[in-house]
Amino acid sequence: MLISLLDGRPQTATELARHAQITPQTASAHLSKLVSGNLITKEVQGRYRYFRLINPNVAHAIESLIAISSPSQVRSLRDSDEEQSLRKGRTCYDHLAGKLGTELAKALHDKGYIESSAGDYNLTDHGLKFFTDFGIDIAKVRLRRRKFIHPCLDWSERTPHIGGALGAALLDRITELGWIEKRPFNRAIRVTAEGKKGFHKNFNLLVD
Amino acid sequence: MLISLLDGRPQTATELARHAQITPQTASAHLSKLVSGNLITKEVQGRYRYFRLINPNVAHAIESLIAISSPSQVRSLRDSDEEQSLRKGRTCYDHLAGKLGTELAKALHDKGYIESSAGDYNLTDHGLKFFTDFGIDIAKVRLRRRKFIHPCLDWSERTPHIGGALGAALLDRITELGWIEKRPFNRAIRVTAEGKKGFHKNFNLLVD
DNA sequence: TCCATACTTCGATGATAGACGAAATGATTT
DNA sequence: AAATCATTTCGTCTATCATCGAAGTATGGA
Repeated sequence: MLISLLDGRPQTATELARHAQITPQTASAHLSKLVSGNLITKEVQGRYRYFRLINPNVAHAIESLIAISSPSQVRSLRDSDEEQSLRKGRTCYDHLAGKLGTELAKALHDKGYIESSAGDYNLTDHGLKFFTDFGIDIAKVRLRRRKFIHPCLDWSERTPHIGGALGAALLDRITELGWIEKRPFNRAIRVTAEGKKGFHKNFNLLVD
Repeated sequence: MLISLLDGRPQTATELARHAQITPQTASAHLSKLVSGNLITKEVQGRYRYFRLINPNVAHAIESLIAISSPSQVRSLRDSDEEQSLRKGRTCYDHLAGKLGTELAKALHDKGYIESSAGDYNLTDHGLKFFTDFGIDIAKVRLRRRKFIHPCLDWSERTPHIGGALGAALLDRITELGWIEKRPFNRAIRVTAEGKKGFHKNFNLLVD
């Protein structure tokens, strides 16, 4: 259930139960433990309870556990189509990850939109202009409580992708533009034809 | 026991049992599970069995779990003298962490010895010269299988310190120079008088 | 008003984890 | 050779976990 929540989408108890292949009663018991353990939050909306990871640190911890879990334990995932698409591109809590995510991070850096200093990313003047043209209100993004840009280690690529407030804003905007589509029931994504053009034109990225 | 192993020092079953306040029988059972789960390795030396974390990824995962564990669970540690010294300076598997570790990372960056790009650190020409003068054979360090520089998120400072092959080489050299002393039974370190001078002279760091 | 749906609570069951005493194994010291 | 020490193996006990059926409580729709 925690892995399922990694993409940041709030999910209901029943959805999570189906994903974990357990009954709603069992899921309910586990979820309430996770809530009281401060790993996830519960939001009541009508008869639905939406659960989500409490913060990106939890996502990070889960990813780092996946990264060290032995191949045999994830073999069912590793061998599956599902994992193939996860490696290509996926969302990580609330930003892009996988090959697409790390390549995008690299492109943003190569184009001089972001630069890194002491392990942190900073937006350049050049980048400020780019993101604004791209339809992201940087001033607004900066106002958010969380870290502006967070380098998030990717478990499949073993190199960082862009997390933090900017990563979330970027994912939102890319989704809004129709460049990617989320797949049902997991956190893999599909790049649309529109998206392939966009990634190439804006970031010099060739997506297969 | 895993937390105790975080400093990278190999430890015997009995030491780990004492640290965890369990009997050697119990420790043995847990350790063998950790070995077969590929989290730690066992090295036989006479009648002693030395255990250590299998690789830095495991250390990283443990640190990220500590980072999200609720304060109430670490309160006994948080309130203790032990934790105070851990916060000041400690080793994280095989490199420096804590306040000293993060400040050193910042200093290396400020002095232009390392620069960061897309969330990764790179050594500058300036840095190459510095580390060579400092007594570290960079060519040799680069040959090692692991990542050259790995930004490792620090649980107490919430900002990165220098991990990877260079982080390990740096800790080795600093230990060799007698700048720090490891404390018995935990991974806290003490900066020697020699070290205070050295950190100030070489990195502009004031250590208290 | 009645029923379906989403979720939780309660209670029971079987499996397992964590712990340790006792005893065995192997290495080191005396 | 005997004693000591580090560790493991075995057996056993207790507590806890994960699970689900049954029943209960909201919510939303017909």
